[in-house]
Amino acid sequence: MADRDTPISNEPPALGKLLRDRRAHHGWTLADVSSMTGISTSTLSKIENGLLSPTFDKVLQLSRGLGVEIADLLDPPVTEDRSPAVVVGRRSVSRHYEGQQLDTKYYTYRYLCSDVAHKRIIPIYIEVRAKTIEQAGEMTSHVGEEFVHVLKGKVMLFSEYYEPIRLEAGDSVYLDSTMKHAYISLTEEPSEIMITCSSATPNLAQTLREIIKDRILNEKQ
Amino acid sequence: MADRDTPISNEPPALGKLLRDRRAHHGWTLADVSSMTGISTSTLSKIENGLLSPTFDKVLQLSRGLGVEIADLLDPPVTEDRSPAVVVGRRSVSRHYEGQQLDTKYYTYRYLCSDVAHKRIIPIYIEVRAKTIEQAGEMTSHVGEEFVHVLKGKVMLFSEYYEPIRLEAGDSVYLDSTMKHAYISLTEEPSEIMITCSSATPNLAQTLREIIKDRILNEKQ
DNA sequence: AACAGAAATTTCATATACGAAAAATAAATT
DNA sequence: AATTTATTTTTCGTATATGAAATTTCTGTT
Repeated sequence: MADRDTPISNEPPALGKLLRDRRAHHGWTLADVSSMTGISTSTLSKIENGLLSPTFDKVLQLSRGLGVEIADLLDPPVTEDRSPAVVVGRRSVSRHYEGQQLDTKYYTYRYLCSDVAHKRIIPIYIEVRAKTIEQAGEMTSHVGEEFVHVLKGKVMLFSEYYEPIRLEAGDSVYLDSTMKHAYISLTEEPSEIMITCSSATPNLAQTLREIIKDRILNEKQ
Repeated sequence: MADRDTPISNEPPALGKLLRDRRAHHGWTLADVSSMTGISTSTLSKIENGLLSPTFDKVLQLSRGLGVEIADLLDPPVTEDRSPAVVVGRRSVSRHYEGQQLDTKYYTYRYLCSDVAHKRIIPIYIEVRAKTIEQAGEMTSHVGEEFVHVLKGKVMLFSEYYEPIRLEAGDSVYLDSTMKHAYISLTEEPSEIMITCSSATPNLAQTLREIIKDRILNEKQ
């Protein structure tokens, strides 16, 4: 199967193309990239021409050497390979209190701009009604990083490796969300926070929703 | 080199672990995953045990079959595999009106949590005093995506491929920031917005600051 | 405990990725 | 144009990734 010339690797969509483009753009030779990445020129050449499906560690070396995120290797900066007529810019608006909503007993999650797929940032508007750690339930953790901004009220942020910290409206926290974390409200009224989760990963949104749904199910029992 | 039992693949950090965890979590057998992904059970087993460095297309099959994004395969849910003494979580707090500040004539930019390097999300608090497009100056564009949330006042968002859109406090927009864009305030008082930029590139924060500094220089002339 | 069935691992033959060096091609210099 | 130099592609031997089937390990069940 696959006689000479026929590209074998059907899968890595634009990996070869991306490499070639990027290389051309910077005026690098294969030898240059080779020393940047530690991959031999012969292999690089084959990758560019789609003659082989590189090993995962080669892909990692590439991504590191070139300073390109893996996600970008898959999701090429959508440019020349499509008809130039196609506009790449996307935009989505969520009005106040709009958004795909999920309710738990002590939290309301509103996923903003959820019509945009494969976002790099997942914005979630959260109304915090939990007032104790018990109500908050199990602390969650997920891949990536998270930026929190308190919009209204006062909250306490609990996290795995830190003392709880008190946040008022206007305050922000940036945290590694692989740490377990949870929020409770310190005010009588529900507090409101905006969190944005990093997702090189289109599916983080999915994952996050699953986490919440799990919690809802657990509550029901 | 690498006698039996010694894991060969040094690079894919927790790929195997991730697979195993996720599989355990869902109660899937290797055969299940095999039919989900089209990868043989033997190969899956070896991947889990770090006995081989899978081909890129296998990794893609995995990611698709399991609904896990590639990025997640690289960014392991950082857990038990490191010595528990080593804390991986980072956290940074910026209080209201704190942050590394840059002033232009019509804007004040406050970079939040700027002590955290290599963030995936760049949060910037902006006070918008510009009231006309002239004052806003040239529209900016940069790699990545941007989430905007209006905190106070009313703003108009201009962007390359869309009609200007009016946003009030509480409204949000998600946009491809490679489109040129600019904000002006529609209220007498300065408006306040919070933007979070995705950073695919290592140093987007840097880049963004440079853009602003350029503008400051241009203003001076 | 002994067995049966399911699941995970290992074995082994084959296919393919990898890099060094050779060959082919392109670019620059005389 | 001819020659040199730089760059890319091919060739080819070795290492390793892959899947079918055999083996082992893990589960429950009687």
